[in-house]
Amino acid sequence: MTIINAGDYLKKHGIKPSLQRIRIFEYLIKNKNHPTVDTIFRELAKEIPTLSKTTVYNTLNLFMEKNIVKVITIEENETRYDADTSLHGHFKCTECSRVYDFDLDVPKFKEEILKGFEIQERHVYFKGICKDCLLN
Amino acid sequence: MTIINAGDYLKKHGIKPSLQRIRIFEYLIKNKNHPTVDTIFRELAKEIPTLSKTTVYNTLNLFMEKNIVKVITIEENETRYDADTSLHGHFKCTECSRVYDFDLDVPKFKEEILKGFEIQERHVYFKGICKDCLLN
DNA sequence: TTTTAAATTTGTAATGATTATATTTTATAT
DNA sequence: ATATAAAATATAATCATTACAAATTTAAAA
Repeated sequence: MTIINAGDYLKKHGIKPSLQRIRIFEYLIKNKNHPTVDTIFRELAKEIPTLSKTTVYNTLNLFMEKNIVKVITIEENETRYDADTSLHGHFKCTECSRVYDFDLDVPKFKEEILKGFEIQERHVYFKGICKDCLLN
Repeated sequence: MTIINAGDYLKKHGIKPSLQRIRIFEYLIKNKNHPTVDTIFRELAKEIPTLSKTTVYNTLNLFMEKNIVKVITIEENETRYDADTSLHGHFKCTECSRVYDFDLDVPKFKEEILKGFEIQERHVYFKGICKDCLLN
Protein backbone atom coordinates (compact mmCIF):
# COMPACT_ATOMS: atom_id res chain seq x y z
CA MET A 1 0.00 0.00 0.00
CA THR A 2 1.58 3.27 -1.07
CA ILE A 3 -0.24 6.21 0.37
CA ILE A 4 1.39 9.45 -0.76
CA ASN A 5 -0.65 11.79 1.37
CA ALA A 6 -2.60 10.70 4.42
CA GLY A 7 -4.83 13.78 4.32
CA ASP A 8 -5.90 13.18 0.73
CA TYR A 9 -6.44 9.52 1.46
CA LEU A 10 -8.74 10.34 4.36
CA LYS A 11 -10.66 12.89 2.29
CA LYS A 12 -11.06 10.36 -0.48
CA HIS A 13 -12.77 8.10 2.03
CA GLY A 14 -15.10 10.74 3.37
CA ILE A 15 -13.14 11.61 6.48
CA LYS A 16 -12.32 15.17 7.34
CA PRO A 17 -8.57 15.22 7.82
CA SER A 18 -7.99 16.82 11.20
CA LEU A 19 -4.52 16.87 12.66
CA GLN A 20 -5.28 14.04 15.05
CA ARG A 21 -6.80 11.87 12.35
CA ILE A 22 -3.88 12.43 10.00
CA ARG A 23 -1.33 11.62 12.69
CA ILE A 24 -3.15 8.49 13.80
CA PHE A 25 -3.49 7.24 10.25
CA GLU A 26 0.12 8.05 9.47
CA TYR A 27 1.17 6.20 12.56
CA LEU A 28 -0.63 3.11 11.32
CA ILE A 29 0.87 3.12 7.85
CA LYS A 30 4.38 3.95 9.02
CA ASN A 31 4.48 1.50 11.89
CA LYS A 32 3.23 -1.75 10.52
CA ASN A 33 3.47 -3.30 13.96
CA HIS A 34 -0.28 -3.54 14.47
CA PRO A 35 -0.37 -1.30 17.51
CA THR A 36 -2.87 -1.23 20.31
CA VAL A 37 -4.82 1.89 21.24
CA ASP A 38 -2.49 2.39 24.15
CA THR A 39 0.62 2.28 22.01
CA ILE A 40 -0.79 4.74 19.52
CA PHE A 41 -1.85 7.05 22.31
CA ARG A 42 1.48 6.96 24.14
CA GLU A 43 3.50 7.54 20.98
CA LEU A 44 1.38 10.35 19.56
CA ALA A 45 0.94 12.10 22.89
CA LYS A 46 4.61 13.00 22.56
CA GLU A 47 3.93 15.24 19.59
CA ILE A 48 0.32 16.14 20.39
CA PRO A 49 0.38 16.79 24.15
CA THR A 50 -3.34 17.54 24.33
CA LEU A 51 -4.27 14.24 22.70
CA SER A 52 -6.96 12.29 24.50
CA LYS A 53 -7.28 8.53 24.49
CA THR A 54 -10.96 8.97 23.68
CA THR A 55 -9.92 10.65 20.45
CA VAL A 56 -7.81 7.65 19.54
CA TYR A 57 -10.78 5.37 20.15
CA ASN A 58 -13.18 7.62 18.27
CA THR A 59 -10.82 7.97 15.35
CA LEU A 60 -10.11 4.27 15.03
CA ASN A 61 -13.81 3.48 15.18
CA LEU A 62 -14.41 6.05 12.46
CA PHE A 63 -11.64 4.53 10.34
CA MET A 64 -13.26 1.14 10.75
CA GLU A 65 -16.66 2.40 9.67
CA LYS A 66 -15.06 3.87 6.59
CA ASN A 67 -13.17 0.62 6.03
CA ILE A 68 -9.68 2.03 5.95
CA VAL A 69 -8.46 0.07 8.96
CA LYS A 70 -9.15 -3.42 10.25
CA VAL A 71 -9.20 -4.82 13.74
CA ILE A 72 -6.95 -7.66 14.66
CA THR A 73 -8.39 -9.73 17.48
CA ILE A 74 -5.81 -12.29 18.41
CA GLU A 75 -5.76 -11.94 22.14
CA GLU A 76 -8.87 -11.10 24.08
CA ASN A 77 -8.42 -7.68 25.70
CA GLU A 78 -5.68 -6.70 23.30
CA THR A 79 -7.26 -5.12 20.27
CA ARG A 80 -4.83 -4.19 17.56
CA TYR A 81 -5.32 -2.17 14.41
CA ASP A 82 -4.06 -2.56 10.85
CA ALA A 83 -4.19 -0.04 8.02
CA ASP A 84 -3.50 -2.79 5.51
CA THR A 85 -7.01 -3.90 4.58
CA SER A 86 -5.91 -6.52 2.05
CA LEU A 87 -6.35 -10.18 2.96
CA HIS A 88 -3.32 -11.46 4.82
CA GLY A 89 -2.57 -13.55 7.86
CA HIS A 90 -1.05 -12.55 11.18
CA PHE A 91 1.41 -14.47 13.27
CA LYS A 92 1.72 -13.51 16.90
CA CYS A 93 4.82 -14.55 18.78
CA THR A 94 3.98 -15.57 22.32
CA GLU A 95 7.52 -14.74 23.45
CA CYS A 96 8.12 -11.22 22.17
CA SER A 97 4.45 -10.56 21.36
CA ARG A 98 5.36 -9.13 17.96
CA VAL A 99 2.79 -9.57 15.20
CA TYR A 100 4.06 -10.56 11.76
CA ASP A 101 2.17 -10.47 8.47
CA PHE A 102 2.09 -13.35 6.04
CA ASP A 103 0.46 -13.89 2.66
CA LEU A 104 -2.65 -15.94 2.12
CA ASP A 105 -4.29 -17.35 -0.94
CA VAL A 106 -7.97 -16.52 -0.95
CA PRO A 107 -9.24 -19.64 -2.68
CA LYS A 108 -7.27 -21.92 -0.40
CA PHE A 109 -10.12 -22.34 2.00
CA LYS A 110 -12.54 -25.23 1.87
CA GLU A 111 -15.61 -23.12 1.77
CA GLU A 112 -18.19 -25.44 0.27
CA ILE A 113 -19.85 -25.69 3.65
CA LEU A 114 -20.53 -21.99 3.53
CA LYS A 115 -22.48 -22.13 0.24
CA GLY A 116 -25.25 -19.62 0.51
CA PHE A 117 -23.44 -17.62 3.15
CA GLU A 118 -22.36 -14.06 2.47
CA ILE A 119 -18.74 -13.85 3.56
CA GLN A 120 -17.75 -10.28 4.36
CA GLU A 121 -14.50 -10.71 6.25
CA ARG A 122 -11.82 -13.37 6.40
CA HIS A 123 -9.39 -13.53 9.28
CA VAL A 124 -6.45 -15.84 9.78
CA TYR A 125 -4.01 -15.75 12.62
CA PHE A 126 -1.43 -18.12 13.97
CA LYS A 127 0.32 -18.19 17.30
CA GLY A 128 3.69 -19.60 18.21
CA ILE A 129 7.32 -18.58 18.52
CA CYS A 130 9.03 -16.51 15.87
CA LYS A 131 12.40 -17.22 14.27
CA ASP A 132 14.09 -14.48 16.25
CA CYS A 133 12.97 -15.81 19.59
CA LEU A 134 13.80 -19.40 18.66
CA LEU A 135 17.40 -18.43 17.86
CA ASN A 136 17.98 -16.56 21.12
CA MET B 1 -15.39 -35.99 18.85
CA THR B 2 -17.16 -38.76 20.72
CA ILE B 3 -16.70 -38.46 24.42
CA ILE B 4 -18.51 -41.25 26.21
CA ASN B 5 -17.99 -40.03 29.74
CA ALA B 6 -17.03 -36.48 30.59
CA GLY B 7 -15.68 -37.47 34.02
CA ASP B 8 -13.32 -40.06 32.58
CA TYR B 9 -12.24 -37.66 29.89
CA LEU B 10 -11.35 -35.01 32.47
CA LYS B 11 -9.46 -37.53 34.61
CA LYS B 12 -7.54 -38.70 31.57
CA HIS B 13 -6.38 -35.12 31.13
CA GLY B 14 -5.33 -34.65 34.72
CA ILE B 15 -8.41 -32.77 35.89
CA LYS B 16 -10.26 -33.83 38.99
CA PRO B 17 -13.85 -34.27 37.86
CA SER B 18 -15.92 -32.20 40.24
CA LEU B 19 -19.62 -31.71 39.59
CA GLN B 20 -19.08 -28.20 38.27
CA ARG B 21 -16.25 -29.21 35.98
CA ILE B 22 -18.21 -32.14 34.57
CA ARG B 23 -21.28 -30.02 33.91
CA ILE B 24 -19.32 -27.24 32.28
CA PHE B 25 -17.47 -29.67 30.05
CA GLU B 26 -20.66 -31.52 29.18
CA TYR B 27 -22.28 -28.23 28.30
CA LEU B 28 -19.50 -27.49 25.85
CA ILE B 29 -19.66 -30.84 24.08
CA LYS B 30 -23.44 -30.99 23.98
CA ASN B 31 -23.98 -27.41 22.86
CA LYS B 32 -21.62 -26.84 20.00
CA ASN B 33 -22.70 -23.22 19.85
CA HIS B 34 -19.41 -21.86 21.15
CA PRO B 35 -20.91 -20.21 24.20
CA THR B 36 -19.63 -17.26 26.17
CA VAL B 37 -18.91 -17.47 29.89
CA ASP B 38 -22.15 -15.70 30.54
CA THR B 39 -24.20 -18.18 28.56
CA ILE B 40 -22.61 -21.14 30.29
CA PHE B 41 -23.15 -19.55 33.66
CA ARG B 42 -26.79 -18.66 33.05
CA GLU B 43 -27.67 -22.09 31.70
CA LEU B 44 -25.89 -24.13 34.35
CA ALA B 45 -27.04 -21.95 37.22
CA LYS B 46 -30.47 -23.45 36.55
CA GLU B 47 -29.34 -26.88 37.64
CA ILE B 48 -26.54 -25.78 40.01
CA PRO B 49 -28.06 -22.86 41.91
CA THR B 50 -24.91 -22.24 43.95
CA LEU B 51 -22.74 -21.94 40.85
CA SER B 52 -20.49 -18.92 40.77
CA LYS B 53 -19.34 -17.15 37.66
CA THR B 54 -15.82 -17.23 39.04
CA THR B 55 -15.99 -21.00 38.96
CA VAL B 56 -16.91 -20.90 35.30
CA TYR B 57 -13.92 -18.67 34.61
CA ASN B 58 -11.57 -20.80 36.73
CA THR B 59 -12.78 -23.99 35.12
CA LEU B 60 -12.46 -22.74 31.57
CA ASN B 61 -8.97 -21.44 32.28
CA LEU B 62 -8.06 -24.83 33.71
CA PHE B 63 -9.49 -26.57 30.64
CA MET B 64 -7.41 -24.33 28.44
CA GLU B 65 -4.21 -25.08 30.36
CA LYS B 66 -4.92 -28.76 29.94
CA ASN B 67 -5.69 -28.19 26.27
CA ILE B 68 -9.16 -29.66 26.21
CA VAL B 69 -10.88 -26.43 25.16
CA LYS B 70 -9.89 -23.60 22.87
CA VAL B 71 -10.75 -19.92 22.95
CA ILE B 72 -12.48 -18.34 20.02
CA THR B 73 -11.68 -14.66 19.76
CA ILE B 74 -13.78 -13.24 17.00
CA GLU B 75 -15.22 -10.19 18.64
CA GLU B 76 -13.27 -8.22 21.18
CA ASN B 77 -14.97 -8.52 24.56
CA GLU B 78 -16.88 -11.61 23.53
CA THR B 79 -14.74 -14.59 24.37
CA ARG B 80 -16.22 -17.90 23.32
CA TYR B 81 -15.13 -21.43 24.09
CA ASP B 82 -14.94 -24.58 22.01
CA ALA B 83 -14.39 -28.15 23.21
CA ASP B 84 -13.52 -29.22 19.68
CA THR B 85 -9.77 -28.74 19.62
CA SER B 86 -9.29 -29.97 16.07
CA LEU B 87 -8.41 -27.45 13.38
CA HIS B 88 -11.53 -25.91 11.87
CA GLY B 89 -12.81 -22.51 10.92
CA HIS B 90 -15.56 -20.41 12.45
CA PHE B 91 -18.11 -18.29 10.69
CA LYS B 92 -19.84 -15.63 12.75
CA CYS B 93 -23.11 -14.24 11.45
CA THR B 94 -23.35 -10.54 12.15
CA GLU B 95 -27.17 -10.72 12.04
CA CYS B 96 -28.04 -13.57 14.41
CA SER B 97 -24.53 -13.75 15.95
CA ARG B 98 -24.51 -17.53 15.64
CA VAL B 99 -21.11 -19.15 15.15
CA TYR B 100 -20.85 -21.94 12.58
CA ASP B 101 -18.01 -24.42 12.12
CA PHE B 102 -16.46 -25.19 8.79
CA ASP B 103 -13.67 -27.51 7.66
CA LEU B 104 -10.21 -26.35 6.79
CA ASP B 105 -7.32 -28.02 5.06
CA VAL B 106 -4.14 -27.56 7.05
CA PRO B 107 -1.71 -27.39 4.14
CA LYS B 108 -3.81 -24.85 2.32
CA PHE B 109 -1.97 -21.94 3.84
CA LYS B 110 0.91 -20.22 2.14
CA GLU B 111 3.28 -20.59 5.00
CA GLU B 112 6.66 -20.26 3.32
CA ILE B 113 7.06 -16.84 4.88
CA LEU B 114 6.93 -18.46 8.28
CA LYS B 115 9.87 -20.81 7.64
CA GLY B 116 11.76 -21.11 10.87
CA PHE B 117 8.75 -20.10 12.94
CA GLU B 118 7.20 -22.54 15.40
CA ILE B 119 3.49 -22.52 14.73
CA GLN B 120 1.51 -23.65 17.76
CA GLU B 121 -2.01 -22.55 16.94
CA ARG B 122 -3.91 -21.82 13.75
CA HIS B 123 -7.09 -19.79 13.81
CA VAL B 124 -9.44 -18.95 10.98
CA TYR B 125 -12.66 -17.06 11.26
CA PHE B 126 -14.97 -15.41 8.80
CA LYS B 127 -17.71 -12.88 9.35
CA GLY B 128 -20.78 -12.20 7.29
CA ILE B 129 -24.41 -13.18 7.00
CA CYS B 130 -25.51 -16.79 7.24
CA LYS B 131 -27.86 -18.58 4.86
CA ASP B 132 -30.69 -18.49 7.37
CA CYS B 133 -30.55 -14.75 7.82
CA LEU B 134 -30.20 -14.11 4.09
CA LEU B 135 -33.41 -16.03 3.39
CA ASN B 136 -35.44 -14.18 5.99
C1' DT C 1 -14.47 40.17 9.79
C1' DT C 2 -17.73 39.07 13.09
C1' DT C 3 -21.23 35.84 14.39
C1' DT C 4 -23.34 31.47 14.55
C1' DA C 5 -23.65 26.73 14.01
C1' DA C 6 -21.64 22.38 13.45
C1' DA C 7 -18.00 19.20 14.01
C1' DT C 8 -14.23 17.59 16.63
C1' DT C 9 -11.64 16.97 20.63
C1' DT C 10 -11.19 16.45 25.35
C1' DG C 11 -11.89 14.96 30.35
C1' DT C 12 -14.48 12.46 33.41
C1' DA C 13 -17.64 9.12 34.69
C1' DA C 14 -19.92 4.71 33.69
C1' DT C 15 -19.93 0.00 32.06
C1' DG C 16 -18.75 -4.65 31.71
C1' DA C 17 -15.69 -8.53 31.33
C1' DT C 18 -12.07 -10.68 33.72
C1' DT C 19 -8.98 -11.46 37.57
C1' DA C 20 -7.40 -11.18 42.50
C1' DT C 21 -8.23 -12.22 47.07
C1' DA C 22 -10.18 -14.05 51.06
C1' DT C 23 -13.57 -17.13 52.93
C1' DT C 24 -16.32 -21.16 52.90
C1' DT C 25 -17.22 -25.68 51.48
C1' DT C 26 -15.94 -30.19 50.00
C1' DA C 27 -12.87 -34.02 49.48
C1' DT C 28 -8.88 -36.72 51.03
C1' DA C 29 -5.72 -38.80 54.18
C1' DT C 30 -4.15 -39.85 58.68
C1' DA D 1 -13.03 -38.07 63.81
C1' DT D 2 -9.51 -34.63 62.70
C1' DA D 3 -6.37 -32.31 59.99
C1' DT D 4 -4.99 -30.89 55.44
C1' DA D 5 -5.49 -29.84 50.80
C1' DA D 6 -8.31 -28.76 46.92
C1' DA D 7 -12.16 -26.58 44.96
C1' DA D 8 -15.97 -23.39 44.92
C1' DT D 9 -17.82 -19.17 46.18
C1' DA D 10 -18.57 -14.07 47.12
C1' DT D 11 -16.78 -9.74 46.94
C1' DA D 12 -13.66 -6.36 45.60
C1' DA D 13 -10.25 -4.68 42.27
C1' DT D 14 -8.59 -3.93 37.60
C1' DC D 15 -8.55 -2.57 33.02
C1' DA D 16 -10.18 -1.68 28.33
C1' DT D 17 -13.80 0.54 26.18
C1' DT D 18 -17.79 3.48 25.79
C1' DA D 19 -21.06 7.22 27.22
C1' DC D 20 -21.67 11.72 28.10
C1' DA D 21 -21.08 16.52 28.67
C1' DA D 22 -18.13 20.47 28.29
C1' DA D 23 -14.63 22.93 25.77
C1' DT D 24 -12.36 23.85 21.62
C1' DT D 25 -11.80 24.19 16.87
C1' DT D 26 -13.45 24.54 12.23
C1' DA D 27 -16.57 25.89 8.77
C1' DA D 28 -20.30 28.64 7.13
C1' DA D 29 -23.18 32.57 7.02
C1' DA D 30 -24.20 37.18 7.62
